[in-house]
Amino acid sequence: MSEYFPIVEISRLSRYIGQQVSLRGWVAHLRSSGKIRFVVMRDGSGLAQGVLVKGHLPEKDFDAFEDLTLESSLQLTGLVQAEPRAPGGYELQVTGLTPIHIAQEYPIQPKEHGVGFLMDQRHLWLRSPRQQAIMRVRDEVCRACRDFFHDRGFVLIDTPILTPTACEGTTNLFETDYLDRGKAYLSQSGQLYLEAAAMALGKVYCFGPTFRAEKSKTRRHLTEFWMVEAEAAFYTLEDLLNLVEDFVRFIVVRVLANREPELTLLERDPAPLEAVARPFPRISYTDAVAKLREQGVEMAWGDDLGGDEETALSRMFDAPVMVHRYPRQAKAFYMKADPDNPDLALCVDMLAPEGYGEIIGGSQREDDLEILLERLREHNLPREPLEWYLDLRRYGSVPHSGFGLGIERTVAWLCGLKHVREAIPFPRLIDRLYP
RNA sequence: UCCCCGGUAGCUCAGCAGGUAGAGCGGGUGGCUGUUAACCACUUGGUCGGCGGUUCGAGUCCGUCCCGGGGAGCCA
Repeated sequence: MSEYFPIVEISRLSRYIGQQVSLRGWVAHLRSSGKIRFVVMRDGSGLAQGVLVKGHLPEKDFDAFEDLTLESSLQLTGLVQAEPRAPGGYELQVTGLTPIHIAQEYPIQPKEHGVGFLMDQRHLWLRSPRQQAIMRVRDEVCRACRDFFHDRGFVLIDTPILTPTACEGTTNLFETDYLDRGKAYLSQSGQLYLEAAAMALGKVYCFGPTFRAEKSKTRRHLTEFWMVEAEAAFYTLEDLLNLVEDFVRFIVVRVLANREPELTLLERDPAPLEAVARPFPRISYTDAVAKLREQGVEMAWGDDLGGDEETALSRMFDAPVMVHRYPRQAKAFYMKADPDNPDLALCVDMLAPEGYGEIIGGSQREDDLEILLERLREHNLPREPLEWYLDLRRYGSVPHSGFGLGIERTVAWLCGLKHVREAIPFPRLIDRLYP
């Protein structure tokens, strides 16, 4: 090809109608009727169809079609036309076809595959339209999180991933050798560090991967997942409830506004998401238990809400529901007791609608040194590794609150996914560390 | 960790009561000037997850291990 034509992205084709352009990408579909041939290509930004008519392009380029296989990479040159029959809405009357690489037989077909097979092929599965759509929604969620906090004056604080101890005394931590200093653990939360930073900067947040070595085998669990956590000085539980409600509403509104094509491709009904425009119901744990019992769920006050209970409860409301003031004995050591009832913790879980489960957990933190020391004893936690944390209650302690939101559960809810493993590019599960 | 279900061609599966393996899709070859998961013809393709046992004979029955899926507990 001696002539030069602009190389454009498929998503911008509408601006080039009537012009000659070049596209670079991969073969998504091939069809041939002998003298007329169709190649549907994708480039990450969209789909476009190339039409090859014998005699309208060099013989060599027309013949090159015969070598093409699914997922081969290529460059197409041609005249852009709007064409309702073409996938993507535009097609190229091809005047040049240059293969870049001829793909080997591609394992993923446009048909039903088993989950195990697709997970083994995750590196290739990401190329499918559905997976691309999920990744774009995830990207939108992540940017919405950053924008929300940035707009409200929260400062991004990157908390460490290698930590000396458990934040919550859980034994389910990934352990690793730390040079000559014994063991280190992969972080399961940035919270304690975030509390320290909140005493420095007032309002802070972190956003990163967290790790739980739990042998959990459910649709809601990953061993490595991303969490955005926030902590704010002088925030009470009531302030926290308002913050998390605004936060989740902000994320959902952004995704609805910017990722409508993706939600459509995912066949996600937007109606349940639009319900976040209404106030989120707030219900105490005690009232929640009563409501569940009315529905015939057998449970005692003090039992934690399991998956079935969460699902039953969230189905009673169309917006996310905030359950606050759980029994303190079932909760983490750092949560502040309710002054009106010391058996309760000033905490909140947000349950996503439609049975998607807990997406947020947060609380007002215990800010009194003596009470905190007592909690450590109650939970049989060693004091020495947490002296730095206790310092926060020695030097200008103030009421403060914070929360964490699980990114994959949020994405799974927004996209209507059956399992969180599709909400992260390369999921890490109890029995899966590949690819 | 526990409870269920499964492992047969590259993929999705069938294989009835034990008698030596099949379909569709994909791949290959040929045909077709508007295809949409194209269509038509021909064709290629398997240590039936591993090991051990029962039997004249095991994909099929038994034991065990491995792997995958679904669920529980715990959590975001």
